[in-house]
Amino acid sequence: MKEKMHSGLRFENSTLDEVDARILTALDADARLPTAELARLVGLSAPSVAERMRRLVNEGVVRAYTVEIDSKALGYQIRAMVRIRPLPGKLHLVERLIQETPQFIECDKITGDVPFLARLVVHSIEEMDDVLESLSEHAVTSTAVIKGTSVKRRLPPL
Amino acid sequence: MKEKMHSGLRFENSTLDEVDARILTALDADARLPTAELARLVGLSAPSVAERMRRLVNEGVVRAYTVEIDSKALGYQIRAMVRIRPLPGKLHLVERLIQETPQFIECDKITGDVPFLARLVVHSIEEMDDVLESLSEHAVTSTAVIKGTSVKRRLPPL
DNA sequence: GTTGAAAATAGCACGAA
DNA sequence: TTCGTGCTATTTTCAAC
Repeated sequence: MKEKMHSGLRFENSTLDEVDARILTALDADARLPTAELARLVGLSAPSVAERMRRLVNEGVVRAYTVEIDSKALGYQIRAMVRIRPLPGKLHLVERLIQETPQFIECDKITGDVPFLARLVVHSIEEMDDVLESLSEHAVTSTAVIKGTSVKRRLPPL
Repeated sequence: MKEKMHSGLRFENSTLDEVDARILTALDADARLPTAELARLVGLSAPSVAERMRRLVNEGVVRAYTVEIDSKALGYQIRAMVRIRPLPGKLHLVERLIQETPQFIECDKITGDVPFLARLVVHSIEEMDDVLESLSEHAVTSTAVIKGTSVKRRLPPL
């Protein structure tokens, strides 16, 4: 517990300096960059960079090093955003159903009259219909097929 | 150009076997796993695994090795999904505005009466208002604040 | 934050199934 | 083709500063 409990608003302790920002930017582009190469990029020694990376993970800034998959390349021809409004009393049941349906690869709980917004990947219209059908008894859904991407996932401003 | 131009429907060439699936699953959990350790996990030699990783990248299955950032840890207290409907004739202008607003860290083009669905991160309500205000002249927006996550980003079924 | 030495790893050529 | 082995260069890690 080395948080500074000073005056007022303080929500996180991560004061990213320029070097951290450059490390994160580089890792965002290629998370498998060798630490040694990262070190050359930012002009520090490898142990320093390794230490910073550990710090960023411990602080929770870096939640994970992961892989970005192209679902189309796996045969999932269709991606869609599905808004899901459970029928009265079925909120938790529906949430469980979403979680247990692997074609939902992401689902946020949101404010407003529609509690869930989920990302769906399917091989075909038929599969999409199957998935939505499996919810139809417990929820009203509204589906928007993804036609393309305007902004590819990117880092927030650092 | 070694694509097989055979008969009909063929959208991808990636026939993932069990080993590929396990490699992807492991890399999804930690993209910085050393190839040698991955090799031990899947029971192959390191060069074989390295070769498979190259293949997965070349086939487009792996779009990138990247980093998952916790925007809250960076001080972005609020995340929201924003549905954006440009006013007549302003579709391209609005798309450009979205792209040039770094607080939009993701934006899909979708079917339906609302062309854009964007993910927004901001430090405060005031900042959120600023961003939405900057669009208000050219588009109608509808914002749902993200209260939590039901399904964390995960791999599609392999 | 740096340096330097030891251990682990990555990349490459080559041969085997 | 796909995988394994042996080699060398590079990287990682840990210590001491």
